[in-house]
Amino acid sequence: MSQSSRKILSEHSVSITNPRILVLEALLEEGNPITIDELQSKLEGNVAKSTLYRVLNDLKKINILNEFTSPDNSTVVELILEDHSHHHHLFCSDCGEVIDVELSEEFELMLTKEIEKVQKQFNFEIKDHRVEMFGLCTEECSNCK
Amino acid sequence: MSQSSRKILSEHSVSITNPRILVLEALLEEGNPITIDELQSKLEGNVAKSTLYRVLNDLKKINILNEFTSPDNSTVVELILEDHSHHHHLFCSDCGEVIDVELSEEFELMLTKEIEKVQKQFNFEIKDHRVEMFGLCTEECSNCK
DNA sequence: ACAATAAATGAGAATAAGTCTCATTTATTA
DNA sequence: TAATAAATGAGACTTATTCTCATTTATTGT
Repeated sequence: MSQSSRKILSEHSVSITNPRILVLEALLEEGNPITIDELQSKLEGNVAKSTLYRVLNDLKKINILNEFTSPDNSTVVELILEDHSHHHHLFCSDCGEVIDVELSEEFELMLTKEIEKVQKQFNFEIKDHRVEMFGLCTEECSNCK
Repeated sequence: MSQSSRKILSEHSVSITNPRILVLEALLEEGNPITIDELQSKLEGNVAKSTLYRVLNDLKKINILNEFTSPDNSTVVELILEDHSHHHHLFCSDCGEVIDVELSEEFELMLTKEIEKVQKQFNFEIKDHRVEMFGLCTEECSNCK
């Protein structure tokens, strides 16, 4: 695990430091989007708050971190891995869980076409898009139960 | 204008007060999503900061206010009017403008189908969704120019 | 229209997320 | 391995949002 975090850093010519490795490992281990709070607990005080935010900004700068806001306004963070394909997010309004969701290719194709139309209509250059879904996870959820 | 704000409030059995009218009028006048900052300037100090946030929360509770976070992390707010149909948002990463966008019916239909699939796949009850597009507005924008 | 009551407001204190500063430590390189 | 540049930790600072509480305003029943 520490191997891949080192690799990620060196591939992006970012110096390899302990806090960066710890943060990357926590994110890799998690695999799913997590809250800054959750990330902080995973790090068990081994990385200073200021450093954590700095490291997250570093990762954003090299485009391997995706950051967004959950419906209850907490900041959620997720690694962008090469082997992880384009996806969207599903939020549970009850337990706050965030789940990665892949939508069908036809859908994505159609969305691309819609985006082209919007670009022309508003004379915009659209660089990115995001589909978010909000709801409630049912019985099975151990958090919500 | 003051008429419609009063009507909105009484229809939702919310007591009619000056701050509520002022906030609603500012939002109605704007017509588009705006930042809390922008809203505050429009109100020109006629509504106390604490009251503004309280009023916004009141409007959220009666489901006539949509709140979301822009890519630069400012809170954006928009009235939900009955005559305003389902739409999505386009953000300019340069000037920060937020534009309402309607997508085609076929697209929305397909999205509904995708959402049904996701509901089954994750055993979720999906209540709402949102499509966000990020990019740059071009020449014509008076803010960016 | 009026008084009684409950609800809403304003002002500023409190909280919390995120950034900044600066002295110290660590990584990089030659 | 030493010199240099970059990163870190600790805590101060900033800013958005919420909270508190004394005062004001809206609602209602008469």
